[in-house]
Amino acid sequence: MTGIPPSAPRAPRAARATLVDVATAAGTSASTVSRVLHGGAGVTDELSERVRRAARELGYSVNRQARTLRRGKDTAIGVACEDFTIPFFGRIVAQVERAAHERGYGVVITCAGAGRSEEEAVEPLLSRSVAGLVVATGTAGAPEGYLAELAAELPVVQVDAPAPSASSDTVGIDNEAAGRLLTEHLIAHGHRRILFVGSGPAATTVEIRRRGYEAAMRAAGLEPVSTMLGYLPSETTERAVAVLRELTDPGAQDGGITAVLSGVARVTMGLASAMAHLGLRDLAFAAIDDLAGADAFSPPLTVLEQDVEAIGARAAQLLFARIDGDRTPPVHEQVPLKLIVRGSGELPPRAPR
Amino acid sequence: MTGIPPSAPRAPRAARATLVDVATAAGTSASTVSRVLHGGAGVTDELSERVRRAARELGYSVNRQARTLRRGKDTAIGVACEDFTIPFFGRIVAQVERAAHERGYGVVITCAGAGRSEEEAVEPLLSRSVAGLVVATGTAGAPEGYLAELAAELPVVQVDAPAPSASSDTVGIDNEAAGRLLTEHLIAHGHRRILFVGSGPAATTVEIRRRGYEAAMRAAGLEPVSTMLGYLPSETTERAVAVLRELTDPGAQDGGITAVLSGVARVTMGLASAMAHLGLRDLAFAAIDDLAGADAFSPPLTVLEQDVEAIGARAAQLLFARIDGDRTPPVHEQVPLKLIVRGSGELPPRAPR
DNA sequence: CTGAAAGCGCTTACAG
DNA sequence: CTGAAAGCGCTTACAG
Repeated sequence: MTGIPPSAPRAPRAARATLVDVATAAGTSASTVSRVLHGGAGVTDELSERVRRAARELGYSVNRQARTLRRGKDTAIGVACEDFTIPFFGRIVAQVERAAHERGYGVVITCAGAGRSEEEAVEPLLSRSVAGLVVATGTAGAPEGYLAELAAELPVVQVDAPAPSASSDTVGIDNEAAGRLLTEHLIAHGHRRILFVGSGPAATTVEIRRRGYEAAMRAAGLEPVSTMLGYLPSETTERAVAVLRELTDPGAQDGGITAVLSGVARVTMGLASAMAHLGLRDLAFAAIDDLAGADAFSPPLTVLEQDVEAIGARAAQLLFARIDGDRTPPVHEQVPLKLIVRGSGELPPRAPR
Repeated sequence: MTGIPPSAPRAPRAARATLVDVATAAGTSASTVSRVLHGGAGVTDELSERVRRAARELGYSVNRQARTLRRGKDTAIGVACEDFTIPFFGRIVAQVERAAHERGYGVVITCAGAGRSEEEAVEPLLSRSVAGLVVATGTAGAPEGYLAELAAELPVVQVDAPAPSASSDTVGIDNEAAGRLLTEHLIAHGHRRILFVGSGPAATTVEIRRRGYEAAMRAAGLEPVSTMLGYLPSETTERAVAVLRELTDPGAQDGGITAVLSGVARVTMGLASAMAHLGLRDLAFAAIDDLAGADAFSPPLTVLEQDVEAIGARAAQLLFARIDGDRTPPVHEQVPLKLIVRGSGELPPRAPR
């Protein structure tokens, strides 16, 4: 037994080959190597070949820091998300990462939720000179906010933004329509007392969905009733239980609801747990945003699904177009919504109260 | 109406202040500014204050590329995950990001699944000189593999690794015990025909859980039966329906199973959907890994939960210890498991067949 | 306590 | 077609 473990972690790192190493090995200059490795315009085939071989043999790959320092712009983009534990954001990240990888770009992430300000979240990305930013914070997009200022300086694409921005591209769904359509669906199936559930006032996107719900309710001559469960997953279920216990009681103020409309995936889960806990098997349940496993819920969950992959892919596409120099005015795109009616067909029809 | 939109995206970026700008403004040299901004050992209070004020006024923040180029090591770490759309990985990422942010480190991500080789996934991180790597690929850790080689060069912590590594720290659960414990739980409740469901042979971690299942079955004199549903979410449910339809048929070969044990979250969802679809309400259902919303499933899901947040936080902690110079031999930590029996109490007891 | 100078690895005009 | 040289912004011995 020796005092030195066979392979202790973090042995001195084998030095990476540099451009000069390659140049020396190929018997030429760094300038030429650099040219060859960038499309090689105007270099002899023979020399070019020698350089390539040397690079291969030395396992050369560019040092991005040096390149970025010289060029002023990193081949990396930043992604700011509200919360990576929510699948919506993971799906966005996955798509953006794929697009970036295809183009040889790195992806630096930062979390913009958890009481961190947008500025605090984004600074680390800026100090790395990222070439652009995908922002998916759910609360962003205040016209006068930090992001607008930032977007004047480098390409920014907002995902799930509450409103079209004057300074950056946005991709998302029509949140107002989402709230309206799902509400109309429930009304068409005979529901008259429908509860809208959101997370909190800071979730601007969800609040817009609520406006759609309220418009649809009023258009049908019905009284909107809504509640908010907050942002903390740990508290959501508990609060949902209390709310549902009260509002499903026919005797209570605003009571006797027959359908629940969840405005965002984050609260859908808590509602589902609460309904299972309370055994509310014939309360109709509909939600904006799909949820993995929702078809196994009891009661089954009807959803207005957004194509998150399409949103993520499109956001990346727009960002890279801007990075490549596109300076046309900002675009604001909405992806289509898809109503998925789950369970044994339709929501259980209920007599109007 | 003018031809130029009021705020076209990507206006020429306002130049960031440099160290020299700060030095000039403060009437001193770059060396001094650098010293002040790094703890300021041995600089006059007065000069130090002047520098700080200048830095503040110019909105100075360090250019990481330049720093990294000079120092040779980035203040960033890399995270390689199998699939960001799976909440497990999102939760790991969130914890690692938090720890990194606290230390002023950036987080560069890369996806190692989707047919991308580990090498291809990790190269972009290496070319950015990351200071260390958290690897959570579920299939990693082959002793002779690329990762082992990599770990000899820079700190690597493996999450959810199938086996202790000689060259890097690992954090995860005891997969063999997980399979065994949950199986014993089902056996204790009277089940004798229990099906284990995995994803595929490449998911080494899941295969180890299966070994635990088989050991427990054999120890009880029972015959193990297992199946694999593959890696594609789109196909999982369909395959689960076919498998369950056959194996719950008392007449079939290996048929008449009374309990299903899911080896990994990725297939749990498909199984839940299939069971809902087939109306298999009294099939007992247990899974390794918890799943959001699982308490709303029908039938409810008993799970052996791993503390993913603890795993992520610990992985980050170990990584930064290595980055800070810790060269003690690799550690292999296991976080505790927690059995959560869901539903109206226990799994439905069944008569042995 | 402070500053001038070198150099990290690369790209890019500029000469030749 | 090729190379020498400058310089991106920073840190760090090295002088003073």
